[in-house]
Amino acid sequence: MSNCRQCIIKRFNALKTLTQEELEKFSDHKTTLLIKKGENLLTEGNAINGLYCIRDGKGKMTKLNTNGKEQIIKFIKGGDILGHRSILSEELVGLNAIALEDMHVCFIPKGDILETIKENANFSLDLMRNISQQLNDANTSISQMAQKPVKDRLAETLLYLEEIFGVDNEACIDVTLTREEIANTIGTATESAIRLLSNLKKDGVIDLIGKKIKIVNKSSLKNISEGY
Amino acid sequence: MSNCRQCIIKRFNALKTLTQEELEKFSDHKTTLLIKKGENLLTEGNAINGLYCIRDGKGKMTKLNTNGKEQIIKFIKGGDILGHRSILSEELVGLNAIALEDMHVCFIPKGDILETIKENANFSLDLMRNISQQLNDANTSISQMAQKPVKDRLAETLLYLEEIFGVDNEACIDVTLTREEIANTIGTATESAIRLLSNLKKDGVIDLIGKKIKIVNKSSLKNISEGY
DNA sequence: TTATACGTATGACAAATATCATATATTGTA
DNA sequence: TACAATATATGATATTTGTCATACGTATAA
Repeated sequence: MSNCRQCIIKRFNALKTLTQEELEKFSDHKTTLLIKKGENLLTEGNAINGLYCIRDGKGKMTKLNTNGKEQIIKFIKGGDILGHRSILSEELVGLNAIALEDMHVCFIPKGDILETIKENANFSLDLMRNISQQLNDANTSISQMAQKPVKDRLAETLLYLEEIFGVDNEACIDVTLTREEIANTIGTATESAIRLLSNLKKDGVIDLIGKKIKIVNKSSLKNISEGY
Repeated sequence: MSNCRQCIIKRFNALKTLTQEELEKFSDHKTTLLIKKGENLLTEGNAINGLYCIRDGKGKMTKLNTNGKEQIIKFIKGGDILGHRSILSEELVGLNAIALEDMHVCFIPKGDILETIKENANFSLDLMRNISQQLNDANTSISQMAQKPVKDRLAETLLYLEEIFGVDNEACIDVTLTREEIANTIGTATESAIRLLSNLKKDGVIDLIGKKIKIVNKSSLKNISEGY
């Protein structure tokens, strides 16, 4: 099992302000998990007793609707931290975290986190910054969900996916989602998502290679996402 | 001008964990503002240099869309604190805060807030809890905007408004909104909102008395909000 | 008070989106 | 490999929602 002090991932998230001693403490108490594709790391409504730090792998954060439909709220990848929101607000977990591919995740007990918050104001500030940014993103999402038509939201989502996950060596967005998952991200029926993807391909804006999606004309996609 | 130490409002928000000295400091540095109906307390895209604490009055938090349409993200009232998100994330203000009726608001400079965060871990934790809860609410909103039909969202919004603002002595929801503002909350056209309100009245679920709305059959409205 | 603007209301119609049906492709697995 | 299950694709149609037009009510200010 690796050491928190040497972990490269921590440089990219709120753990970067920890002191050597704090990292040592985390390292001693942490456990490392393998979450296989399709498995839940967090489950909506459950209690949580620590913070999760993703080492590698990709995942989705979802919410189950009253009608049983899945809504994807955001995507996660290496470097992201999970669970701090519920630890801080002392609420149950609000979203499911589900692996889209195998993920390695470190778990740090709640006690260590709360202790460190009290001792290290910079760590505390970094956690707040993280949640603050998430809140800003979420507010933007609300506005877009409420007012943009499905086609615009699809364009927006494709740009967001490329930004988050980057592209593979064939310039395709480097994440594999089913059409249903795309539909559940933008909040529409699976058939509608499929149809609109086909249209974008027909118009030469994107290319569909199996499940992989390549953005061919980014500026055009940006225009569509803004309603032009 | 009143004193933070005696202010009753602070008991209901994140300021409740402040020490006597901290309250004294806030009190010495604070300024009190009157924001008249229709005026902006915060404006999207502006920088901010302090925290606002609402003493009384009601307001809306909005976001302007690329098409120029207003989306109402949430409502605010006495006891709410504003601006901590942008202070913490060091980002520009993300939402407009606009008075729905005259508001009295206290302003506490950013320096005092950041200083207190570093010294008082409980204050820090309370701010995080506040933002964490807002994030949870926002995620719920995303899901509902994406997947619920307009009628369900209207029902949901009416229940939410009654919960936030309570009822007046005639059992009407104690806030005055235009039909357009209701439409901008649920993300629909003004005409659609008007039509659906008329339907709910026709079905005896609500009553419309001028601009005031009375929930007549709450359990029925709850069912509608859940898609039955 | 009257004129003007604005908010509310409702019908008619258009556009967007969902649903249902069915065909084909892909994937996982015995 | 072959079968079954699942995912993708697309047409036809139904439903939801938006837009435009118009009428009426209400507030505001000269």
